[in-house]
Amino acid sequence: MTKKKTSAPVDDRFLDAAARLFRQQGFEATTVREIAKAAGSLPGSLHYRYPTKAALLIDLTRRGMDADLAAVRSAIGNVADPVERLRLALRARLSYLLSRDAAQVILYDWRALKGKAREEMIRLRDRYEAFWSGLVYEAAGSGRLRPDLDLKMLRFLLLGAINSVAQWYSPRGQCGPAEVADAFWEFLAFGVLDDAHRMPAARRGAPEPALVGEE
Amino acid sequence: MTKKKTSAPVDDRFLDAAARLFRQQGFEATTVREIAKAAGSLPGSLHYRYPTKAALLIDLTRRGMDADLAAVRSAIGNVADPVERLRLALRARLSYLLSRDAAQVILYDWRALKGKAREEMIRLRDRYEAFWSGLVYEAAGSGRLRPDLDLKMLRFLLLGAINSVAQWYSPRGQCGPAEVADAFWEFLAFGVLDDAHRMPAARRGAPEPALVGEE
DNA sequence: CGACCGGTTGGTCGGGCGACCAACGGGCCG
DNA sequence: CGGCCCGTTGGTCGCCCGACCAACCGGTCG
Repeated sequence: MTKKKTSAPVDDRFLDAAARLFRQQGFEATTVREIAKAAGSLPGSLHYRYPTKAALLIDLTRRGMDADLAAVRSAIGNVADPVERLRLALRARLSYLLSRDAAQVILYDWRALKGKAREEMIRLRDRYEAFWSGLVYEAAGSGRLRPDLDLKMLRFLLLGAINSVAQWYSPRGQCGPAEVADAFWEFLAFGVLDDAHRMPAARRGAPEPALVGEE
Repeated sequence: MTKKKTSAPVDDRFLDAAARLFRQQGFEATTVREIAKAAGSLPGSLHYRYPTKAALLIDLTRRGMDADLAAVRSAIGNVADPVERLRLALRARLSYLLSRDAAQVILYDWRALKGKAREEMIRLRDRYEAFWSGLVYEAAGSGRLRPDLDLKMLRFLLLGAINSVAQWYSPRGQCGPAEVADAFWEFLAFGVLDDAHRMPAARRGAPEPALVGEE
């Protein structure tokens, strides 16, 4: 694409090595020496690119989220139906999440940061979630979702469920990312209760007022 | 309850302080000196109770899971209907998760451990998940769920969604734990697609075979 | 050809980490 | 009353962390 001499791939080596180690051990448990060694270099070279370890994590996060959004956008680029866009976006998101170390680092390691670095990470995450908020709102705007849904809550459920797959998924299991995403979508789109055993329609949207609020 | 001289609450002070700090900063980013200070003691005292920092985390995890399971079991103790048991269990689990620092520590900090300590944590988590597996199987056994569900996948979705609430929930928000749990349950039990726009019944349980497996 | 400069090398530095321990205090029991 | 022992104290130890830097290498360009 752009001009690439010999140094551009080296940059990625540091990011890739850091992403893999951060995912395996966590940010704090990983040393700069480990990262440099895994990248086939020395700590000094790493310091030349990134003044602090936190700066490396932040750059990793920014690039990871940008690549994630790009992958999802490309997966739904030529689809018009808002509900189908949401379904395909979740599918693409899960595939990306399970294929890149950086995507999983983003989920957990911001907790180890303090001060400005932490604020920066939260800002990046909010920007990322805004994109998904848009997808959910558009899906609801199509009128094909139940009209009484709390869309913010739905977004939390969708992203939370997809992200949690990273905690148990193994590439050696029977299901690929697409199968998991489809299964989750089936559950959420149609519900897990059998049609014959659903509550009367009146209940949906007015969930047992007597129980809400106590506890 | 049992005999309590003066030292029993001191024990809890270390665990409580550690749980709060681990949740806020992560396990690796927290020092034993911080924990001791927050507990109103000195590092030596902490070392007397726990030989290593990892041992403290493991004990925290074991006690946290036991207390969690006890809270959930007590919440469904006198309920017979399996589907209702599952619903109430998720509700109780979320309330517990959001009220205890230890419960959130369990979710993330095992990644920082290595070797035997890590295996021990995974063993504890598997034991915990087995309980939930039982609840899901019993709910399915009632015949009130759709018959074609992948129960393992459903368990992952349920626990993953509930656990993810800890990442965004604020006690100062509009919703309490019970409201969030009920909202999630509504989504999952009845589905988010409007009845009028559902696919024909034939689709459910045979999710578009043409798309499964590629990508 | 020689000056330049982006990038690497190998080593160093102060700090603060987890782990440890000898000495001690004071409540309990014989 | 005296001895014992559980638990705390305050400090230390060696290690290794993140950060840093002077010297250097080699490709590029004037």
